[in-house]
Amino acid sequence: MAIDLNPSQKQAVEHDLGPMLVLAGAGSGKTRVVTERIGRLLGKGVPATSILAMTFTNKAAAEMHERVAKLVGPKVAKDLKVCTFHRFGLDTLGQETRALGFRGSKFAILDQADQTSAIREILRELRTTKNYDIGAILARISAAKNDFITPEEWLEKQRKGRGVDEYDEISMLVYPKYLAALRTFQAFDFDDLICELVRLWRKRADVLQKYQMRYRYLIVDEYQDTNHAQLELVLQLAGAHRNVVVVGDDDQSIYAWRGADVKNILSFEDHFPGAKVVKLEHNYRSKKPILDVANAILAKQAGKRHRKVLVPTQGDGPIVQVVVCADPEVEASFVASEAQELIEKQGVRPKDIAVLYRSNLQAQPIEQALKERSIPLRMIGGQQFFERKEVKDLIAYLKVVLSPDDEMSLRRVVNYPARGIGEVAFHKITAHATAQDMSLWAVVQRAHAVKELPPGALEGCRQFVRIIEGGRLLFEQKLPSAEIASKLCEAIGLKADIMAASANPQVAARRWGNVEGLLKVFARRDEAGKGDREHFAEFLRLLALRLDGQDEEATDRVTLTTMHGSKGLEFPYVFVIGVEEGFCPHSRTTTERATDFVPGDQDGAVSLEEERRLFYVAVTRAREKLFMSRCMARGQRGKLVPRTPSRFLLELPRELYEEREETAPIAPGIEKTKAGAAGLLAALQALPPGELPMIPRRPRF
DNA sequence: GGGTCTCCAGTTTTT
DNA sequence: CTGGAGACCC
Repeated sequence: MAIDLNPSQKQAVEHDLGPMLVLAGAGSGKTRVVTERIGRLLGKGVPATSILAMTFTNKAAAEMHERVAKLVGPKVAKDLKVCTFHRFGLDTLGQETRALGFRGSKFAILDQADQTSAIREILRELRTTKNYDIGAILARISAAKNDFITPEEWLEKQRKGRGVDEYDEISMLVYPKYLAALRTFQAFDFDDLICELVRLWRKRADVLQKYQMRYRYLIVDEYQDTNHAQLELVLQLAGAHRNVVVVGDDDQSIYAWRGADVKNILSFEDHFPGAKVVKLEHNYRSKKPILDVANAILAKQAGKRHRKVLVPTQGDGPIVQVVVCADPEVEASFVASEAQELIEKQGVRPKDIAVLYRSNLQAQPIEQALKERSIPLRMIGGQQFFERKEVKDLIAYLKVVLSPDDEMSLRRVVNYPARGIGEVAFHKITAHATAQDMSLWAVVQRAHAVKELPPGALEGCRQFVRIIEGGRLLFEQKLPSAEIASKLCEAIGLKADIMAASANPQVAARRWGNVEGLLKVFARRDEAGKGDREHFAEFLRLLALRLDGQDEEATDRVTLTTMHGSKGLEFPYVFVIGVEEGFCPHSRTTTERATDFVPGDQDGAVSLEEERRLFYVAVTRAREKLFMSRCMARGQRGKLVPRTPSRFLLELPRELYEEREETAPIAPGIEKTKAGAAGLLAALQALPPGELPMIPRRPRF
């Protein structure tokens, strides 16, 4: 057992039975506390199989597992259940398909892209005229699901709360149809993996009891990010023994817009009366000036919170820099030159530098400036690899080959690339399937029997069947999956289609590159030796949960990521860019729209507080030195618009940072965007001085 | 069914 | 200004 724990850490590690809330400030050694506590339980003879630790990301789960293994040895650690909430739901539901009344033991998992296309189709069926924002609809359906309420109850709830808007209405029309679609596809979406398990447990006390008996010790990481359904899951599972330790930081709650409810961590002591509360406030990550800024940001936080102040342990360091730039290009060249200097003059490794921004669009100038100086970079975020169309298309083909009754996947690719099976023809096929009570695949195979199917569509079906059967043959030859996928690509003509479909050859190359990336993922798996067909089918199914683990972290590159994406990471040198009103806080949290739906956010206060926390999260990523930058103006809709400093910045005590202006070209020789920067600045300074323009909140309704 | 045009938005995305 | 998506026409 480690001896160098501070008193609070020690208290948390040595906790035995009963509920405990560990409030772990940024950089306070949270993972260490959790792993040491698990190690201690195991040391005291608690069987590994009775411990369940749940996290939000696969990465966090893997890291926790690994660190426990280091502590107690892999043999013992192997029996621990350390996984994401969703994985736990998936596994448990998978074991209870009988209780769920499913035929077979497999169900499909819809990711966000699948959900979107399902909703799009439903909207088409509903013959809506308006172009609805599908994300806004999904957010409401998700909220209703996580509240375990019906469409009617949802409307009632809204009526009593903020009022019913048009998105509530359309969403509640779509909701039952969406549920029906899931049922036909025998599919669950991400929410279902939690909600359906909770429903099952509510209905079947015997099933719940089985899991209560099995998992006597429960640990939940990032508890501030749990939503209502996850809270229910924890309440049920821990209900009997109350051995539940939750770890989190309400000050780092930044996912309310995804349904996370910070009230869960604020009310833990109400849910588990008598809970021990431990605050970890010693920060082992950042130098004092950085923590001074972080603490100052939170000092102004309105609303309820578990009050914490980060206590520095790393001593003094360089003062925080605020750099005022003429425009985003100047900002980018400042970041890039500073990074170059750190790397070349101070021997800093590129991987020790990160650039954080609120919105992905801000990354573009930075990316360009770094590339101009040949500084290696990696970008986190953007569209996820496995959500890209071309990747999903190939996966769908493979899924149909492996199980032609996967209707979701079949629908996706039966007419991709276009082979004459249009909307009308496809409708005839589905109608035939319904009338004859046949599977879609069976009808496609016997397309000649479908009445009035145009010859083109018939030929298309034949072609499709040839491709799928050909694929099946490849599996029967027991070829490595990467090879099968590659041959299937050829049969499909995927490369040719991608090349033809994108006018821009760079885009086409990138898209085909993504397909090749997928082939590489398969190749890696083949090398790991899990060759057989069943494994591969399961592997494809689990891709929805992002279990790939393609880590490129080891590479020595400057990290570019959003503030959200930076949570849980740390870097010696951090640039937080665009610290302006409109980004930080983001304008969409200070103005009102029906499409921006944050559950429980009545007056926008919740969102604004969250923006502050997001800024706090970004700032606390830095270990040695923190740079913040903002622009005097930036191009918006083709016009140059003046920008004001973030209110969070203006609130900071002036002595906590050093401010300077960066208006001239920084690196001579790279000047193309710098012309007139000084003139621009002068022009902006001539603007009426004075108060910080607050964007007025539009009244609701 | 597919290509072209027009119009609109332009945050964050652990699973 | 830019990209993406839907509308519209062939």
